Amino acid sequence: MRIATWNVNSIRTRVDRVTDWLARADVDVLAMQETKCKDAQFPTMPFAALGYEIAHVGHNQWNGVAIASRVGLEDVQIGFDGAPSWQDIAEARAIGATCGGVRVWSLYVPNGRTLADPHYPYKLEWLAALRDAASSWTGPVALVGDWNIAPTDEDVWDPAVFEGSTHVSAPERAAFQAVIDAGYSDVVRPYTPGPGVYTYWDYTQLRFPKRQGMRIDFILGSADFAQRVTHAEIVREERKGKAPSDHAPVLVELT
DNA sequence: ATGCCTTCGAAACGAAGA
Repeated sequence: MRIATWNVNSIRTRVDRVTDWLARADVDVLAMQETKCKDAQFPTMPFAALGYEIAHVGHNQWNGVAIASRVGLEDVQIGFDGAPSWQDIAEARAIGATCGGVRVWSLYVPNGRTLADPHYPYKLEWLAALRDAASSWTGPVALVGDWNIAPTDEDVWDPAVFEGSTHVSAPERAAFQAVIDAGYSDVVRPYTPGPGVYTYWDYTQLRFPKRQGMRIDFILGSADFAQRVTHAEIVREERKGKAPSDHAPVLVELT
Protein backbone atom coordinates (compact mmCIF):
# COMPACT_ATOMS: atom_id res chain seq x y z
CA MET A 1 0.00 0.00 0.00
CA ARG A 2 1.25 3.46 -0.93
CA ILE A 3 0.35 6.42 1.29
CA ALA A 4 1.25 10.04 0.59
CA THR A 5 0.77 13.51 2.01
CA TRP A 6 0.74 16.79 0.10
CA ASN A 7 0.03 20.38 1.02
CA VAL A 8 -1.71 21.22 -2.26
CA ASN A 9 -2.22 24.97 -1.66
CA SER A 10 -5.77 25.08 -3.06
CA ILE A 11 -7.30 21.89 -4.43
CA ARG A 12 -9.45 23.80 -6.90
CA THR A 13 -6.38 25.34 -8.52
CA ARG A 14 -4.34 22.14 -8.32
CA VAL A 15 -6.84 19.32 -8.94
CA ASP A 16 -5.46 18.37 -12.36
CA ARG A 17 -1.89 18.22 -11.11
CA VAL A 18 -2.94 16.25 -8.04
CA THR A 19 -5.02 13.64 -9.83
CA ASP A 20 -2.43 13.29 -12.62
CA TRP A 21 0.19 12.51 -10.02
CA LEU A 22 -2.07 10.13 -8.09
CA ALA A 23 -2.56 8.02 -11.17
CA ARG A 24 1.09 8.18 -12.23
CA ALA A 25 2.46 7.41 -8.76
CA ASP A 26 0.01 4.58 -8.04
CA VAL A 27 -0.99 6.14 -4.72
CA ASP A 28 -3.65 4.38 -2.63
CA VAL A 29 -4.19 7.03 0.04
CA LEU A 30 -3.42 10.75 -0.25
CA ALA A 31 -3.72 13.14 2.67
CA MET A 32 -4.06 16.74 1.54
CA GLN A 33 -3.65 20.02 3.39
CA GLU A 34 -4.57 23.60 2.56
CA THR A 35 -7.43 22.64 0.30
CA LYS A 36 -8.65 26.23 0.77
CA CYS A 37 -12.31 25.51 0.09
CA LYS A 38 -15.62 24.61 1.69
CA ASP A 39 -16.82 21.01 1.57
CA ALA A 40 -19.31 21.74 -1.20
CA GLN A 41 -16.55 23.28 -3.33
CA PHE A 42 -14.21 20.27 -3.18
CA PRO A 43 -13.77 18.77 -6.68
CA THR A 44 -14.64 15.16 -5.85
CA MET A 45 -15.46 14.08 -9.42
CA PRO A 46 -11.91 13.85 -10.82
CA PHE A 47 -10.97 11.75 -7.79
CA ALA A 48 -14.04 9.52 -8.13
CA ALA A 49 -13.18 8.94 -11.78
CA LEU A 50 -9.91 7.37 -10.60
CA GLY A 51 -11.65 5.30 -7.92
CA TYR A 52 -10.94 7.49 -4.89
CA GLU A 53 -13.38 8.35 -2.13
CA ILE A 54 -12.92 11.70 -0.39
CA ALA A 55 -13.25 12.84 3.21
CA HIS A 56 -12.82 16.59 3.55
CA VAL A 57 -13.35 19.37 6.05
CA GLY A 58 -13.13 23.02 5.07
CA HIS A 59 -15.03 26.00 6.39
CA ASN A 60 -13.73 28.87 4.24
CA GLN A 61 -10.75 29.90 2.10
CA TRP A 62 -8.25 29.07 4.83
CA ASN A 63 -6.87 25.70 5.92
CA GLY A 64 -8.91 22.67 4.87
CA VAL A 65 -7.74 19.02 5.07
CA ALA A 66 -8.77 15.92 3.15
CA ILE A 67 -8.06 12.25 2.63
CA ALA A 68 -8.50 10.53 -0.74
CA SER A 69 -8.52 6.74 -0.63
CA ARG A 70 -9.07 3.89 -3.06
CA VAL A 71 -8.68 1.24 -0.33
CA GLY A 72 -11.64 2.22 1.83
CA LEU A 73 -12.45 5.26 3.94
CA GLU A 74 -14.03 4.37 7.27
CA ASP A 75 -14.66 5.98 10.66
CA VAL A 76 -14.02 9.52 9.46
CA GLN A 77 -13.33 11.91 12.32
CA ILE A 78 -13.12 15.67 11.93
CA GLY A 79 -10.64 17.13 14.40
CA PHE A 80 -9.14 15.32 17.37
CA ASP A 81 -10.30 15.41 20.98
CA GLY A 82 -8.97 18.42 22.85
CA ALA A 83 -7.91 20.44 19.82
CA PRO A 84 -7.93 24.15 20.71
CA SER A 85 -9.94 26.72 18.78
CA TRP A 86 -8.59 29.86 17.12
CA GLN A 87 -10.58 32.96 18.08
CA ASP A 88 -13.46 30.73 19.19
CA ILE A 89 -13.56 28.86 15.88
CA ALA A 90 -12.63 25.19 15.43
CA GLU A 91 -10.44 25.33 12.34
CA ALA A 92 -10.24 22.68 9.60
CA ARG A 93 -6.79 21.34 10.43
CA ALA A 94 -7.25 17.63 11.14
CA ILE A 95 -9.22 14.77 9.66
CA GLY A 96 -8.79 11.07 10.36
CA ALA A 97 -9.98 7.97 8.54
CA THR A 98 -9.20 4.26 8.42
CA CYS A 99 -7.96 3.28 4.98
CA GLY A 100 -7.01 -0.30 4.21
CA GLY A 101 -6.60 -1.00 7.91
CA VAL A 102 -4.36 2.03 8.57
CA ARG A 103 -5.54 4.96 10.65
CA VAL A 104 -4.50 8.03 8.65
CA TRP A 105 -4.58 11.58 10.06
CA SER A 106 -4.21 14.47 7.63
CA LEU A 107 -2.82 17.38 9.66
CA TYR A 108 -2.24 21.04 8.97
CA VAL A 109 -0.40 22.42 11.98
CA PRO A 110 -1.00 26.14 12.67
CA ASN A 111 1.72 28.40 11.24
CA GLY A 112 2.42 30.49 14.33
CA ARG A 113 3.12 33.60 12.22
CA THR A 114 5.61 35.25 14.60
CA LEU A 115 6.91 34.40 18.06
CA ALA A 116 4.96 37.38 19.45
CA ASP A 117 1.68 36.55 17.70
CA PRO A 118 -1.22 34.86 19.54
CA HIS A 119 -1.08 32.31 16.73
CA TYR A 120 2.21 31.03 18.18
CA PRO A 121 0.88 29.83 21.57
CA TYR A 122 -2.13 28.47 19.67
CA LYS A 123 0.29 26.41 17.57
CA LEU A 124 1.98 25.02 20.68
CA GLU A 125 -1.35 24.23 22.36
CA TRP A 126 -2.59 22.54 19.19
CA LEU A 127 0.53 20.34 19.05
CA ALA A 128 0.28 19.46 22.75
CA ALA A 129 -3.35 18.45 22.29
CA LEU A 130 -2.38 16.33 19.28
CA ARG A 131 0.32 14.63 21.33
CA ASP A 132 -2.18 13.90 24.10
CA ALA A 133 -4.76 12.50 21.69
CA ALA A 134 -2.25 10.49 19.65
CA SER A 135 -0.80 8.93 22.81
CA SER A 136 -3.94 6.82 23.17
CA TRP A 137 -4.20 5.71 19.54
CA THR A 138 -3.25 2.11 18.84
CA GLY A 139 -2.44 -0.08 15.86
CA PRO A 140 -1.00 1.16 12.58
CA VAL A 141 -1.40 4.95 12.78
CA ALA A 142 0.09 7.59 10.49
CA LEU A 143 0.24 11.27 11.47
CA VAL A 144 0.91 12.96 8.16
CA GLY A 145 0.88 16.45 6.81
CA ASP A 146 2.32 19.92 7.00
CA TRP A 147 3.78 20.25 10.49
CA ASN A 148 5.13 23.77 9.97
CA ILE A 149 8.20 22.83 12.01
CA ALA A 150 11.78 22.26 10.88
CA PRO A 151 12.96 19.84 13.57
CA THR A 152 16.70 20.54 13.19
CA ASP A 153 18.89 23.26 11.73
CA GLU A 154 19.66 20.88 8.87
CA ASP A 155 16.01 21.15 7.85
CA VAL A 156 16.24 24.77 6.67
CA TRP A 157 18.48 26.05 3.89
CA ASP A 158 20.10 28.70 6.11
CA PRO A 159 19.50 28.66 9.87
CA ALA A 160 20.68 32.27 10.13
CA VAL A 161 17.78 33.42 7.96
CA PHE A 162 15.27 31.80 10.31
CA GLU A 163 16.74 32.99 13.58
CA GLY A 164 13.96 34.52 15.67
CA SER A 165 11.27 33.10 13.38
CA THR A 166 8.65 30.47 13.90
CA HIS A 167 9.17 26.90 12.61
CA VAL A 168 12.62 26.59 14.20
CA SER A 169 12.08 27.77 17.80
CA ALA A 170 12.96 25.49 20.69
CA PRO A 171 9.34 25.19 21.95
CA GLU A 172 8.13 24.16 18.49
CA ARG A 173 10.90 21.60 18.16
CA ALA A 174 10.10 20.29 21.65
CA ALA A 175 6.42 19.98 20.72
CA PHE A 176 7.38 17.96 17.64
CA GLN A 177 9.72 15.78 19.68
CA ALA A 178 6.91 15.19 22.20
CA VAL A 179 4.85 13.53 19.46
CA ILE A 180 7.81 11.32 18.62
CA ASP A 181 8.24 10.50 22.32
CA ALA A 182 4.57 9.49 22.38
CA GLY A 183 5.44 6.57 20.13
CA TYR A 184 5.72 7.93 16.58
CA SER A 185 8.72 8.08 14.27
CA ASP A 186 9.69 9.85 11.07
CA VAL A 187 9.51 6.95 8.63
CA VAL A 188 10.72 8.99 5.65
CA ARG A 189 14.06 10.30 6.88
CA PRO A 190 15.86 6.92 6.76
CA TYR A 191 15.14 6.85 3.02
CA THR A 192 15.82 10.55 2.37
CA PRO A 193 18.92 11.52 4.37
CA GLY A 194 20.11 15.12 4.44
CA PRO A 195 21.50 17.61 4.37
CA GLY A 196 19.74 19.74 1.78
CA VAL A 197 16.61 17.57 1.64
CA TYR A 198 13.41 19.61 1.81
CA THR A 199 9.66 19.37 1.23
CA TYR A 200 8.80 23.07 0.86
CA TRP A 201 10.30 25.92 -1.16
CA ASP A 202 8.98 29.49 -1.04
CA TYR A 203 7.54 30.76 -4.29
CA THR A 204 9.66 33.91 -4.08
CA GLN A 205 13.31 34.54 -4.91
CA LEU A 206 13.99 31.42 -6.95
CA ARG A 207 14.05 29.33 -3.79
CA PHE A 208 13.34 26.06 -5.59
CA PRO A 209 15.93 26.26 -8.38
CA LYS A 210 18.42 27.47 -5.79
CA ARG A 211 17.55 24.47 -3.62
CA GLN A 212 16.71 26.74 -0.69
CA GLY A 213 13.88 25.01 1.13
CA MET A 214 12.57 23.65 4.41
CA ARG A 215 11.73 20.12 5.57
CA ILE A 216 8.38 20.63 7.27
CA ASP A 217 6.10 17.90 5.84
CA PHE A 218 6.31 14.60 7.67
CA ILE A 219 4.90 11.11 7.87
CA LEU A 220 5.13 9.99 11.49
CA GLY A 221 4.17 6.37 12.05
CA SER A 222 3.25 4.39 15.14
CA ALA A 223 5.42 1.32 15.77
CA ASP A 224 2.87 -0.91 14.04
CA PHE A 225 2.98 1.40 11.02
CA ALA A 226 6.72 2.03 10.97
CA GLN A 227 7.66 -1.64 10.92
CA ARG A 228 5.75 -2.10 7.67
CA VAL A 229 7.48 0.70 5.74
CA THR A 230 9.59 -0.60 2.84
CA HIS A 231 10.24 2.63 0.92
CA ALA A 232 9.81 6.39 1.18
CA GLU A 233 10.52 9.43 -0.96
CA ILE A 234 10.01 13.17 -1.32
CA VAL A 235 8.70 13.73 -4.82
CA ARG A 236 10.43 17.01 -5.65
CA GLU A 237 9.62 16.57 -9.35
CA GLU A 238 6.10 17.72 -8.43
CA ARG A 239 7.46 21.10 -7.31
CA LYS A 240 8.52 21.76 -10.92
CA GLY A 241 6.60 22.94 -13.94
CA LYS A 242 3.47 24.98 -14.42
CA ALA A 243 1.49 26.16 -11.38
CA PRO A 244 2.98 23.86 -8.73
CA SER A 245 2.15 23.84 -5.05
CA ASP A 246 4.96 25.27 -2.95
CA HIS A 247 5.16 21.85 -1.21
CA ALA A 248 6.21 18.50 -2.69
CA PRO A 249 4.35 15.25 -1.96
CA VAL A 250 5.87 12.83 0.53
CA LEU A 251 5.24 9.14 -0.11
CA VAL A 252 5.70 5.86 1.77
CA GLU A 253 5.16 2.27 0.74
CA LEU A 254 3.98 -0.37 3.22
CA THR A 255 3.89 -4.14 3.07
C1' DA B 1 17.29 22.50 -16.73
C1' DT B 2 14.59 24.15 -11.53
C1' DG B 3 13.18 30.28 -13.21
C1' DC B 4 12.27 35.71 -10.11
C1' DC B 5 5.07 34.45 -5.58
C1' DT B 6 0.40 32.60 -5.14
C1' DT B 7 -4.15 31.92 -3.17
C1' DC B 8 -8.71 33.45 -1.82
C1' DG B 9 -12.78 36.64 -1.47
C1' DA B 10 -14.01 40.88 -1.95
C1' DA B 11 -13.16 44.60 -4.25
C1' DA B 12 -9.86 46.09 -8.39
C1' DC B 13 -6.44 45.40 -2.70
C1' DG B 14 -5.28 42.90 1.50
C1' DA B 15 -4.54 38.89 4.46
C1' DA B 16 -2.09 34.77 4.78
C1' DG B 17 1.45 31.71 3.87
C1' DA B 18 6.54 30.00 6.38
